[in-house]
Amino acid sequence: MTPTFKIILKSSKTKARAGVIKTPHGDIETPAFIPVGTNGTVKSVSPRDLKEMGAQVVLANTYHLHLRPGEDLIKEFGGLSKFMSWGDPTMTDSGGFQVFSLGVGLEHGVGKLLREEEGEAKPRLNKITKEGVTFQSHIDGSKQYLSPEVSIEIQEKIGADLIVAFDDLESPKYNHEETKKSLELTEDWLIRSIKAHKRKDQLLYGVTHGGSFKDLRIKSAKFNDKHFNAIALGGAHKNKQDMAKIVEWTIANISENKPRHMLGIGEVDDIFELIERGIDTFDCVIPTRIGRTGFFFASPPFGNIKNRFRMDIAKSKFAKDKGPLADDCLCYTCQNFTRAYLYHLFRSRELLAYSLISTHNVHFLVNLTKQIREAIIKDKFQSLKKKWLKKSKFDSALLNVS
RNA sequence: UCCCCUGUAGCUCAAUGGUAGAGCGGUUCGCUGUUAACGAAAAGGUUCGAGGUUCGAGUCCUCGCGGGGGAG
Repeated sequence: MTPTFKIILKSSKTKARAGVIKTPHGDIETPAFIPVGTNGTVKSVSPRDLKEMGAQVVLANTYHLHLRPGEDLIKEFGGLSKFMSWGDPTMTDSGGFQVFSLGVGLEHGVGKLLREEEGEAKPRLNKITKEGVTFQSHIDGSKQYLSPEVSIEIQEKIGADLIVAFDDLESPKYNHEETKKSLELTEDWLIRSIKAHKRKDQLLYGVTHGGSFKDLRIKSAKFNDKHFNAIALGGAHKNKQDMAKIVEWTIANISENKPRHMLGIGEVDDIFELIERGIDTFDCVIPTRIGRTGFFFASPPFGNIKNRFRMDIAKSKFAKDKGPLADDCLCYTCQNFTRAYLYHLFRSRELLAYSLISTHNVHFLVNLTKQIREAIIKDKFQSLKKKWLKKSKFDSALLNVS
């Protein structure tokens, strides 16, 4: 079957909508948060736990799986979903992000979102030509090659339900001219991706670019809408305000009936702000990455805009805390473990710490988007958003010490 | 009782007689299509004590004190 997207209900006062993406491996109810499992695993979270928390789809990475274990092996095992014993829908990113993160990202010492402090500039691990990208493998240094044709061929063998066209990601430090040049390369690669794509049981997402420049963003949106049935919003931006505007410019120039995926975004406020502007799905490494570095998500009133809904389990104030990570959380971690125990595990660098905290964090975002979906259906999106994003009197966690 | 070794950051240890450092820990900060069980910063010292030699002592000498080992 060819994957389809259907809007179930639209919010009356915003661009938010509830929908469903039907795929050969099952349905995805949107809005949805898609956990990232780069190497065919959501780091330290088992598929069993993912199912239990209600995750519907996992996003893996073409570049990483190509390097190891190789797409042919995955195909031999029946495709990614089966190989990783997940069974449900999967998505693959094209490797386009690695064109950036192993290229100009290293060179500029930046991420796709400009930060206050730039990182150290390092030599790039790849080289871009109009034809494609030559990589030096970050695993063994071997020479690798990725192009629209190669990326699509790999993604067809990996066999995810949702796949992404190969793109060139601009640096957030690029000026208009440099961004325009990158966008032109992306557009060429998008067309080549479409031509290379043969499997009709996979939904191919285009990717919009154009940095923070309105004219380029609109141009890219129109281009993608003309050529694709599903649209991913990609590229770089300077800050959250920028990102919100970019989404507005883009959404205003693409068809309503196409699913819109926000690539690599997923902080709590972003999810509210962008669903409000018409985004359907998100993928983001945030819950697992910050989980492994000791941060757990907290809901209001303890989690708020100011602390970005995250707290550090490694703080000594949690050493004797008898409460769960989050009081109202139904995840396996919160139902069974205290902050004091997780504090101990994390300080001891015990592997279970990473797993339990990541499980909580992924559950948190999956559940948040699910709540938002229900609110949209009841036409109560705005009140839910207000409840979460209002400024709270609580700046730090209330402790559960007794 | 004698002999040998030893004493430097919270811990384990560096430092030709020439500006006292590292790792770990603790503290703080960061992480948005994963090069990431990661990265960054700041803090932390009467070098066991008292004398002495020297332009200059963590380092050499003397005497204490603490720790380890050996002999009797």
